Amino acid sequence: MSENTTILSLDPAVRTLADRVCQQIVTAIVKGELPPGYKISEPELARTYGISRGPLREAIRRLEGLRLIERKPHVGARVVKLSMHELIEIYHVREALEGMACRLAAEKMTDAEIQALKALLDEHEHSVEQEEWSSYFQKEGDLDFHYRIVQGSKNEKLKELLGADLYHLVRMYRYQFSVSSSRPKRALKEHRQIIDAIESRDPELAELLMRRHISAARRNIENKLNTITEREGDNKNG
Amino acid sequence: MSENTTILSLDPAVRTLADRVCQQIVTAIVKGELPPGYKISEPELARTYGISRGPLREAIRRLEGLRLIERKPHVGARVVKLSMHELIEIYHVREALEGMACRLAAEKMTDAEIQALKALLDEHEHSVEQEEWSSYFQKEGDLDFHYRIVQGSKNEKLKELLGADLYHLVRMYRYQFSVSSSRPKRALKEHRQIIDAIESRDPELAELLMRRHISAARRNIENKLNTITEREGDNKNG
DNA sequence: CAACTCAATATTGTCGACAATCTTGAAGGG
DNA sequence: CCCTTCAAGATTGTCGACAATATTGAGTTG
Repeated sequence: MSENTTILSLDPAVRTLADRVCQQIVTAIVKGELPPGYKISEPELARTYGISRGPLREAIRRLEGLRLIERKPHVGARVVKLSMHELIEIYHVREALEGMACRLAAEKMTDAEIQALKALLDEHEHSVEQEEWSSYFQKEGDLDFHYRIVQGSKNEKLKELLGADLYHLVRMYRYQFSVSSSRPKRALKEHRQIIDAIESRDPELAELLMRRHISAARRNIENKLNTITEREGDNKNG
Repeated sequence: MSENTTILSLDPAVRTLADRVCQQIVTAIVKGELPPGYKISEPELARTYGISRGPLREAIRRLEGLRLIERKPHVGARVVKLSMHELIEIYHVREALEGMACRLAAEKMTDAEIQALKALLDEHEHSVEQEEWSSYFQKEGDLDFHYRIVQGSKNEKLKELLGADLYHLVRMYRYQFSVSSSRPKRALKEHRQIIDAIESRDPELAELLMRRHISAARRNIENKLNTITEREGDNKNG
């Protein structure tokens, strides 16, 4: 996605230590290298990334805004804990926002974007057939589709809320719960229906289908009632 | 609302300079004391609030996450500019999120909360009749209603996204464009329909009515095509 | 007179040290 | 034996100084 996990990035927006380390920590949290509940020690992290506490604290403030860590004044920050309850909540938010994004995409997406997205689905189909989907499709591929729809909405606020903020959390759940598409063929079919509705320039149907797609995933999880509840950091927890 | 414009706040979450000043700056930006486009000078603001640049920079990082300022590395931060285009976008986001919030509120809101909200609407009706609404209802009262619905959804993510983040921007637009309810009686009637649907525990209808309420407001603005486009800060703009 | 150069200035970014607060755990009392 | 108290240690919060970068504007050149 639009993110860089490498260290040396000449990305104009990341030419400050705070920005660079912020991205690195986001990646570390998403992938579980900094596990949920982990107490963030400023001196320790500063040493790890070879910076002083100043920029690190700025990064922490940004991470707090992304809701990847929780801060208590004079006590410290911890990586957020994950829970089935929150995951369900996130699905409700996504149903609302991505439903709207899909409606707008049906109006605003360019023909070129639509064709590119259909090509992406062909790739996905190929992966599913070859059962190579387990690592890629499960973790990132599905989100790629949703990400592009959001971009297609041409609504900056939607792009910010979903693309820049919420999707970090979504990816975190995908990495750390194995909760994603347990029904890849079904999901792929729904993706095709959605892009068809967008291609037909049918906003009403596009929104409806996206909402059904996301709420189906939500109910799928609710039913499983996966009892993977919480993972703790390996250090003392509050 | 849940915010404190005074300086001495014993609110447990605001016992650090960065947090306190962050709230103060939010208020200043929302009310236009720091006008859109204003170049934020760190030394100047630090002097204004009587703190050093360290905590101020942490506050700036938080404000960036709230999208009340925009930062360019090695250049500086500016208060965001407002535009009709963005306002329309925000309405689309609110239609989606508050529609969902309203649906969930119809399931989760307690009877006590419903009764309290109906009482609030009685107050609003009183204000409207006495035509005292211009300053209060126009600026904060309407948002109070929406805020309580969101709280009633019992969905923490929705409460964060709307209550803690987006509503600052919404209030900013209300203060700085005079764009709010130009149709207070109509709006009040719609509010009553909404709370009735919630009281009837009819999620489907509740969401539909909230979406119609918000999209009606949006179309009302789109039609006016208010040509109040942008206000600049009184210092040099980029 | 316009456009470029480059030094002076101002602003942002980073750091290390100190102050304020919290946590820990041992000593003492019930 | 358990609970409270309090001092030592560790962590977070704040500050002022310095380094790196960007902006400004006078001087120069075509």
